[in-house]
Amino acid sequence: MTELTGVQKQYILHWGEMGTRWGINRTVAQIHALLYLSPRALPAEEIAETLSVARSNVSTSIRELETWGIVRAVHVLGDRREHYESMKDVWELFRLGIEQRKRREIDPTREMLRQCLANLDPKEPGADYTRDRLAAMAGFFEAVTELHDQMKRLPTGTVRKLLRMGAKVRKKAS
Amino acid sequence: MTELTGVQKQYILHWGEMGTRWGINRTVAQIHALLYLSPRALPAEEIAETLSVARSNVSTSIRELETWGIVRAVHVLGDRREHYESMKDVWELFRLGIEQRKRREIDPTREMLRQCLANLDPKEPGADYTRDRLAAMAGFFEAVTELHDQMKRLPTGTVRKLLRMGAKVRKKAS
DNA sequence: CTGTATATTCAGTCTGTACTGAAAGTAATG
DNA sequence: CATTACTTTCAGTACAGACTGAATATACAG
Repeated sequence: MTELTGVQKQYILHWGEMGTRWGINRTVAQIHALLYLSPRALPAEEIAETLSVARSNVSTSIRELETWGIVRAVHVLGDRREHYESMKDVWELFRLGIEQRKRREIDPTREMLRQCLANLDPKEPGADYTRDRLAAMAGFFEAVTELHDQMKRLPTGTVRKLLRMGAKVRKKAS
Repeated sequence: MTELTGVQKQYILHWGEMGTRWGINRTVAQIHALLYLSPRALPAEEIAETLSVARSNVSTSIRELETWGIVRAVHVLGDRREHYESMKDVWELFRLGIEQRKRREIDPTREMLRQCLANLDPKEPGADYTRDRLAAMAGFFEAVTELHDQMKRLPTGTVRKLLRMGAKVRKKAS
């Protein structure tokens, strides 16, 4: 096991903190940071030692990262252990992260809003007002979903290019 | 104080849960949901009763919402109490929310990445690899910042329109 | 089939954040 | 300026989720 360099520590710690703010477990985020910086796949044991967390904690965290599709197990010749590596394409990384959140947060909220609008009793006091508010919120979530669908279909790299184009257009217009 | 209707309860509870997943305090999110649905500004006392939380808890939570700029205190003639109302423009609501997160998460991360790249000792083992990874991540955050800056300058409503346009283009192209 | 290496599960514990209620603070009214 | 109405602060407590380590399961090697 290799000791972490100062820069690696800095990155991993920061990433862990950011994770917590995004509702991502600190250890999960740290493990991801470690794997992202690592040029080779690492066995769970080594991850546990490097980050000073329990082996079992690594097991659980890795599984979470695997379900998101941003970490996968690979095998090394002559080694029985699973070695884990992170996806390195940053854009794809975030695309997958966003995908997860959409499924867990946006979609259920859209559903809830639909339910609410369906359940609304027009005889209730203030039903019209409530409907307006719910409809406005629902409209937003539909738009976000639409945007997400569009981005999803663009090949990787296109978003990046569009962004650069947009930047130029903005500069000219101003 | 008016009792909540079924739909209101459903919305407020769901919003509270969503909040927690986004690192937003459940009570804060519920209060926002309540105010969003309310056609009139509500005094803290009434909020506390309606949501069954301590008056002091409402005080703290409201303050948080105020600092984000999505809730403000208004006065009602003949009433000494502060009444609170939520911003109702959903797009503006999320714009402000995103602004907060950017300031608290994106900006510090950009700074950290810059620091890391500056601190990198080329003599360290694997420094080149580390630099590549950090640079890729930094590039992403720069792009996100760029995107945010662009959106910020567009008048409200334009984003909505662009989105609809994009949807049409996608349909034609497919 | 036995022993060993590795991975996962889970009950209990720890930790940080949220929440409460009492106390202190502020401001309006008569 | 005393009283009342309202708001904020804060010390202590409650609670949810994270973490550990021991027990259990799985898989490979000889």
